[in-house]
Amino acid sequence: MDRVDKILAQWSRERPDLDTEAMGIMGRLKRLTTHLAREVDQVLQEQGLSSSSFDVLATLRRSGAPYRLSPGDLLSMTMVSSGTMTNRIDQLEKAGLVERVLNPDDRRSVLIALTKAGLAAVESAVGVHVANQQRLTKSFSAEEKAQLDTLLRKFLATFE
Amino acid sequence: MDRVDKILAQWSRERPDLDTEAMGIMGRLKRLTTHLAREVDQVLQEQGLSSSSFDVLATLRRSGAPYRLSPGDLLSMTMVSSGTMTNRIDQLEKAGLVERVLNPDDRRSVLIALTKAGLAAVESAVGVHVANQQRLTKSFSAEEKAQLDTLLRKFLATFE
DNA sequence: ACCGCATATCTTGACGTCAAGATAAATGGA
DNA sequence: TCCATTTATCTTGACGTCAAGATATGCGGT
Repeated sequence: MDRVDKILAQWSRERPDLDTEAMGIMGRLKRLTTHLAREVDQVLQEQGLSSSSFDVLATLRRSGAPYRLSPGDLLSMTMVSSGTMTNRIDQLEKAGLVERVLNPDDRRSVLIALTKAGLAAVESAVGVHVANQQRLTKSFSAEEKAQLDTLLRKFLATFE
Repeated sequence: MDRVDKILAQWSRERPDLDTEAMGIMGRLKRLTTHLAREVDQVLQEQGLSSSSFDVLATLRRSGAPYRLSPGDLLSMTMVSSGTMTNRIDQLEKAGLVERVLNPDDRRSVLIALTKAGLAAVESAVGVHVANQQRLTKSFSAEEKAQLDTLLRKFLATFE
């Protein structure tokens, strides 16, 4: 009888006509990801980064040397609007973690490049972040993790 | 090979020392819930409600007649800060869907009551919303839904 | 009866996000 | 070559959220 069960029980009493199976899954997903986001944010904040900033730095880092992508590339990898990406880059540039360099091939575009400080920040943060992710999923056995991943992959495939 | 697999492949190439199992689960969860939130928001918006507003109206509705709860009660059921709840109530009051009535038992407190229009709005929206949730999970068999729910319940229990 | 602490709600200021539109450069067909 | 269209990025204004603190009432021990 967790919090979501209590919500479903209320609905059953008030609106017995409603099928609550999907509600339960969606409700648990929502509450769960709210908790997870808070845990992740806290650890990244201890590294001096917001999760938004980390998201961009990590995308640049994993793209490989020379750690440069256009805003459009970043956009296509991160599920945010163009205005949000501009804002994220502005913040990171102000913090000295990335710089905008001219794109010689296309003057409409720029390249966002990790600075030395940006590379150092993300290299330091990513290890801590991954360890934190492992901590957050450690209540599952290897088999359960595989099962969950399979189900999430199938669910996600509905949308991507 | 979905989007998350591509991200994990990049990390494997750049940082083969990192174990990406937890990253995969967390990444899929995050992308999935972003998609789900957008789908849910869109349907509720067609009902004239934001998901924040619906959240409050639904909490009042499922609490049963006379559909009245204090802001503190609402707070304890909805994972938002007190300032956010005040703001949500303000919006709903402006829209005529709830009203603040004095709490005769405690003058520090007020009761948030569904108005006639608020009750009508949530009764209309909840059916459409639940149908939408069912649509969003319809790619799963009954067994898969049960399996997913079990795993999510266990995961959520880590935090609540 | 009083006073200090607890409780309940609201206020303030800062962020991150989005949708819609603005700006500027590239492209391709006539 | 030229211009209409497309592409790439940035700007603007509005929201929803939070943390921290303000305000007001209740409550319990002396």
